[in-house]
Amino acid sequence: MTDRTEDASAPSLLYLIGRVDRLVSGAINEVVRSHGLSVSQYTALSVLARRSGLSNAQLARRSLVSSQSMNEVLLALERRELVQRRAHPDHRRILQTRLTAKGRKLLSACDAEVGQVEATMLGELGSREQVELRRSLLTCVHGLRGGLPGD
Amino acid sequence: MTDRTEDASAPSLLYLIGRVDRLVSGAINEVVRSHGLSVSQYTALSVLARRSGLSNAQLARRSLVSSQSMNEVLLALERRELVQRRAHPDHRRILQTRLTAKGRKLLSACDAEVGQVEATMLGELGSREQVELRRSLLTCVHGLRGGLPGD
DNA sequence: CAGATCTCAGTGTGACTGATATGT
DNA sequence: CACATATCAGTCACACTGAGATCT
Repeated sequence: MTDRTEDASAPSLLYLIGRVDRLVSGAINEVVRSHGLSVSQYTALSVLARRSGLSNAQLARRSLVSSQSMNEVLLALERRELVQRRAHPDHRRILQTRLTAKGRKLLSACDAEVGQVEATMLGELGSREQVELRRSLLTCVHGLRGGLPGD
Repeated sequence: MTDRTEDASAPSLLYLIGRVDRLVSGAINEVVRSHGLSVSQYTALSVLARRSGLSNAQLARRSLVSSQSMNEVLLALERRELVQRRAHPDHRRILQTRLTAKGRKLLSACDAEVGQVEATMLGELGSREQVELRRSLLTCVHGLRGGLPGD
């Protein structure tokens, strides 16, 4: 019935990354759902916390989605007053997005719980291995030309 | 306000994994699309190549999707005669899925191109780091209780 | 009857492409 | 006019839940 071949010991790195991401996304989804957010919305909030004032188009490029999709995300966040958008002083067509105090607060609440997900994931990894994992993943991003645009 | 010391240099591991997976999925998608496959279909074929004879339900659990979703995937593969399903000898309700010669051939063609994606991703990583990356990702899967079911 | 499997059907989220308006 | 941005609209892929049939 069950085949106990030894194949399972060598799944490809591509497959492993997909599997970890799936598990992570599922866990994050559960957390942020309870706060009324989707994973995309939570991600956008996180990026904005680090890079305040990005435009819709910039966020879309950073997140590898179309500007239309990102616009939907931002509209939802705007309706709940978690972000605020204002025209760029030198270019009125560009809308700069910033977190509101309310958004910052909600993000912190989510981050606390999401941090536990990360802790669970890394529980059996030594701190040296964590550092190296981060370095390796960054190298992978770079290799795939997904280097964060200076945009 | 924002200090730029650790902004871009320290995105969370969760975020990095998502980013890498996104880049990888996009690249794989481009490859398999040209062969008329979706990423889910390609993944199912890959799993079946290693674990021949798995049932729909087993595949679904392994892939973290519902059995209904997996069924759709298998139906599409069956229609193109890339897989074949036969009743389990001791349990006629269970349909064991196996690759056909045609399926094996198509998978090989895709694997060759997907292998180049992996090579691109790992291009700047030493072989020791690759081994350690695999080990760390497996540890993450384990920590998240996503250990491959013995099922 | 409990439990697992498979499958048909309807639903819904989330992303996409296309088209349009505005601003530089 | 070329180009970027934002946004409305329609479409579509994909996974989901629900329900029911079959088999041990």
